[in-house]
Amino acid sequence: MAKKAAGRPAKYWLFKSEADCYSIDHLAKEKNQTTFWDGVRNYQARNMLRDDVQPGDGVLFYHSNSDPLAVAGICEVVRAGYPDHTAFDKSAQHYDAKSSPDNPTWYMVDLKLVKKFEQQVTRDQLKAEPALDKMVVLQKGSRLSIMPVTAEEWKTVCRLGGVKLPM
DNA sequence: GCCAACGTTGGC
DNA sequence: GCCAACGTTGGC
Repeated sequence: MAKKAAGRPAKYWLFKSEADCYSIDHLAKEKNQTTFWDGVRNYQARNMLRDDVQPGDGVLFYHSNSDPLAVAGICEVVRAGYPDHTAFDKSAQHYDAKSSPDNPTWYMVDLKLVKKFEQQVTRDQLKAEPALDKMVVLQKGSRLSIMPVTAEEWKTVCRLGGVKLPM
């Protein structure tokens, strides 16, 4: 467990990834099971990565555009927001000419895998849970790839995933 | 600064 | 594959 961010209790987030593109199994194979979360190109999500997401925060790893749609496990933020260098790389998929090292537009954080759920928690399960009916990811039209999660929602999803009060 | 057109996301 | 929702672009 990384040390907590100074000055505030842990917050919780949901990070979306297309399972075809980068799934929790990819993360599990990374060195130290840690990766940088690059490619976010949306200002609202950027603001959260840059300003709000802190080491020690909990992250639900959600598979979008996959079958099944599901929370696959939980991660921990191990590095706070810093410039997304893939935006500077012309050969990268998410290259952005408007972002420069001197004045970066886009940010990323580092994530470490905490636990892949034995049984992933499907979107249908989430929807069936009254405690989660306000969860941002379940709201119609919510397309952000980074979303806030309440402590209650975090606990509920962890319980559904068979993880006992991990953090 | 408005808003129509367009592109993308992502659940279904 | 469809389409609703949303973000961005660009003409005016």
